[in-house]
Amino acid sequence: MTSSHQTSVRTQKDSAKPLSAEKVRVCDYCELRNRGFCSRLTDAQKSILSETARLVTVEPHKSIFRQGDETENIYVVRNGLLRLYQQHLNGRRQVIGFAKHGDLLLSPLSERNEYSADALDPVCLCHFRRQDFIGFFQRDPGFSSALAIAIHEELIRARQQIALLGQKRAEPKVAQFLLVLLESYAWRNAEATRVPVRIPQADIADFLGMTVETVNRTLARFTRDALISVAKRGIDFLDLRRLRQIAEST
Amino acid sequence: MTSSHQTSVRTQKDSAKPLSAEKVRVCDYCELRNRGFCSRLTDAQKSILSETARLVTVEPHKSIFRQGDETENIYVVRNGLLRLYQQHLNGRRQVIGFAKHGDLLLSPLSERNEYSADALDPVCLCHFRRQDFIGFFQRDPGFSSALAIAIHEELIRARQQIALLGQKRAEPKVAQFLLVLLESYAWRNAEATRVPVRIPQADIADFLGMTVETVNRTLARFTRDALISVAKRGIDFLDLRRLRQIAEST
DNA sequence: CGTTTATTTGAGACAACTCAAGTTGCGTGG
DNA sequence: CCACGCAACTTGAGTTGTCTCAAATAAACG
Repeated sequence: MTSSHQTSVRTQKDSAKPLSAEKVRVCDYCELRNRGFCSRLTDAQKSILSETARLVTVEPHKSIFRQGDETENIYVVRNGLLRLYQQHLNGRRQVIGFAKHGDLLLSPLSERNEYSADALDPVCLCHFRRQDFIGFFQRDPGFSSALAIAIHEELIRARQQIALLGQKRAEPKVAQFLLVLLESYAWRNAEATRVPVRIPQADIADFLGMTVETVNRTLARFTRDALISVAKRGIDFLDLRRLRQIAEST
Repeated sequence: MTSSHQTSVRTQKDSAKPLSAEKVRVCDYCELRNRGFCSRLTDAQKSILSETARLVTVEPHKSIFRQGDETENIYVVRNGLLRLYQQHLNGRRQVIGFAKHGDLLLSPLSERNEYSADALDPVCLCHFRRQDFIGFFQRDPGFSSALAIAIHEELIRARQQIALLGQKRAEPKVAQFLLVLLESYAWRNAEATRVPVRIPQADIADFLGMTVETVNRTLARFTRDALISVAKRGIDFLDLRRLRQIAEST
């Protein structure tokens, strides 16, 4: 175990059973019905799903599930931002992504969780028992194709990240990261210029394979150059054009 | 466009229609029947598939398909090694992986190819028309779940690569790369210590997000330290234990 | 056998890392 | 409400590993 900043294994003080778990009545009023995984399902399928779904809320910094544990539930995020990460043999932590509204967490195809997840801010999610899900999956071909599509989308996002990590210099990496982040929040008003959550710089560092210091200095430079402005609870984008330029620079 | 080594867009002199395309009679004698995508299918499904499948062979350095083109066919690799890569706006090339026997190339879920592929050595593959595949996919739930599983496996591999690229130093990167490569060849005799193809160092560099020079120097060091030995047509692994140590070092 | 492509080596610059110390923000308890 | 402690962020100075540039082999290919 090194003394480096990034690799410290944060021991979760309390890894938190879901705080509340109530039955989801209908998906009808859920804004996610046309977004992400759920949008792939027919109304009939959605109503079958909602039979077994439960709604849970999780406080900031609490863990939702852990890598290596048996996969009992799978989740769809309703609100809030989650940090997804893997822990490696050498103690290094690799943040593999951030999940937001509409994202499907875990796959019923894995017996064990491929990664850990915890909440960056107050989070609300639907969860389904993996067993139920597998049942649907086997009975209804529509389910499996919806799942295939969802996984496929995740694969494409993973490839995006691979392209990102393939970058050698810090500025394009951070710039691309910021832009992808913004994009994922801009699904409603296409011209949003604000990401309304605070992501710890340590997480960005572990996501991009850099040190906290470099992330910090890069963000500082962006701020100084008036490309972004970092507020208490989020980031504002001031000059998208120039940020895109940096992102695409070699 | 920069002058850097890695980013040169290799213009394929001849992007090669499949050299031969003959009907695949049966999957019965194919060694892949228990490996990769095909192993997920029932015999009945396999025989349906083989109705429309065609076998093609491709010479080294020829292109099989290109990123951005319409996805007409999808492929399963029988023999040989392929290089899969994306071309980015700034001219940078990101190698997203290497495909070998049993691997499924492209997804019927995308209308356009997500990446380009070309042959590193003589390659033999089965191909199916995407349309046919979609037909099966819609008619037979078994197909879609097989596809979901295949894509899921690819996703897990993509995450492996993300973890790899998250590494900061060159030695662990190259070591991990070599080990993953070996593993993918060791599915028959578990204790194989040889990878029987020559992969251009430029491809390794573009895969790992490093320069050719650094890849070369790192491989040279490994050779000098008798961890591996590089032959004309492949790599021999001399000290797996120590290589694993390096791969897991911070 | 000449031409092209890939690998190897060197020297130097520079960006990112390391280490160390300070600062800020925030929640907790007095 | 303030003092305290912890965690996150910031800044600086120095080191080092990787990149850059350039050039010399060595292989591959027609």
